[in-house]
Amino acid sequence: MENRAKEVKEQGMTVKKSDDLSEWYNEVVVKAELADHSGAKGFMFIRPYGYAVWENIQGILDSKLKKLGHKNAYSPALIPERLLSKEAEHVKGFAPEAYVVTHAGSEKLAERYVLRPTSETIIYESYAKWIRSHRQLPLLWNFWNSVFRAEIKMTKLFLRTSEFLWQEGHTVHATEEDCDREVMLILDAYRDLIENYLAIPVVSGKKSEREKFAGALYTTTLEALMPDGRALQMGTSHNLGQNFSKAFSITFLDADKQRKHAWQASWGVSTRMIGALIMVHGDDKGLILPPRIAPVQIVIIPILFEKSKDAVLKKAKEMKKALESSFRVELDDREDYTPGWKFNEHELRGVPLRIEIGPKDIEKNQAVAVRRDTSEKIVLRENLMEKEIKKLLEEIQKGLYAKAKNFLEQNVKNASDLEEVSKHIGKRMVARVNWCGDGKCEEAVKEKAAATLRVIRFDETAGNSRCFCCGKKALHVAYFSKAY
RNA sequence: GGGCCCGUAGUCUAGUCUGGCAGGACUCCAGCUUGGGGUGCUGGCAACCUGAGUUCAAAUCUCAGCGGGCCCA
Repeated sequence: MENRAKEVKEQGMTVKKSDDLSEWYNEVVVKAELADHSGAKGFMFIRPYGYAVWENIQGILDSKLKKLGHKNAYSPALIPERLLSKEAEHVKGFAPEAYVVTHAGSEKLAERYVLRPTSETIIYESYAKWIRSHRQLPLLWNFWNSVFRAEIKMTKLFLRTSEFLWQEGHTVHATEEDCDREVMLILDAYRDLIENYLAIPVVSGKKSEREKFAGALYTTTLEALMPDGRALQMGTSHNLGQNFSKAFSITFLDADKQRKHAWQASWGVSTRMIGALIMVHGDDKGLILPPRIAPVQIVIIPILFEKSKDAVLKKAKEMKKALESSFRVELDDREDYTPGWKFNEHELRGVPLRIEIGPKDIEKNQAVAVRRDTSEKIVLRENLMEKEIKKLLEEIQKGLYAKAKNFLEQNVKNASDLEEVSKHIGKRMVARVNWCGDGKCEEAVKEKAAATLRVIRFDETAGNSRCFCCGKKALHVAYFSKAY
């Protein structure tokens, strides 16, 4: 008996989240059928269930961006190498991990191409051709595509693969102020997506000079905290200043008849967010998906007995029909699996709410709902079902966010000197410091604690304090941690 | 960039040290049975990562490659 239980268990989750986060993560991604490794080394196959999560994220962000006036377009996957090299910092940042295309069939190409690691250069080459007048600005375009960054040694599904899906926005503005405004508008849209839909709290602010996007004036970021105390960058929004418009000659005639270099912003979020989603919310039973982005919000499981089978199935189908206009519902009426088996499977897949319907429930005009996040059982009265489910899903959504927010707050600790920073990092926490802004102090943390500056807050001030490292006047509040 | 571990059916694994018919469990398929937390029975399909070397004989030893995982920078 004991043996059997053990064998059976091995089909589901075998690693506890708290025992080995990394192994647990691999197991969830593969067993929940989100994604898998493919025949191409370092490249992942996103399976339908994982892709459905991405489609939901896409849908939410896409409509948000369109409401803010953005349009979607598509640019080529191959970039002539000479274009990539046009902006000096940019090429330094991306060339080392670029795939290079040298042949067409067996013909050697006259010019080498790189598979886009990001599309600034190829897009701006065309922008330079099209942009003539201030009347065309701001130009607000967004691109849904995939990018390639060679990851040979360490790959991790969703978090670090040689190709990933994302959107990259590339906007052009007449003035610095308008460009700044766009950067912040997007950062705020990202925050809404991540906090209110993915239920992941973030710390937002600026990147330091050494951590900013290659070629940008400054980079803003949203950082989330993973259960192992490492930060994960959820999205970035860059003010590129006039660096690229000068390199690519993007100019326009302004109302004052002066020819000017344009100001540019670029910004992106990727399938990495799915990796964060898994780590932040999941538990020992597997994935937990926030209702707002779950491909299946409710799974109905009929409890079938020989005598009552037909009646129960009929009821379950009616229920599905009644609910599917308001929710994403799945009826699991497979007869070759027991209810218990199905419970485990849908828990592993992170379905937020399960509804069980059996003969006893039919007699009482009710159904039993079970929350994925708390395992709490709730009896649903038939006549109020839709209303109660709506309430439950909202509670789950809020509960997941609150739990993650609490974890974040518990794991950010103030540090007043380098020693203390190192101590916090060693305990898998984020160190919050007052900082003078000098890269040398940032470097000191890297050497002593192997942690990097994740974010400089713009809504917290250092007041009259001293830098944690050099003791000079502090200008910023900065967060240090290890990172994904 | 440096180091470590691992590749046996769809999955997990025994066998590797000490070379000699590759065994089990789950999945899957056919059928019966069962069903409120991973049902039981019967039968069936199915594997040594690739290549070279050593050997009468290689999953096992050696080398190279490919793939996966982990740690450190």
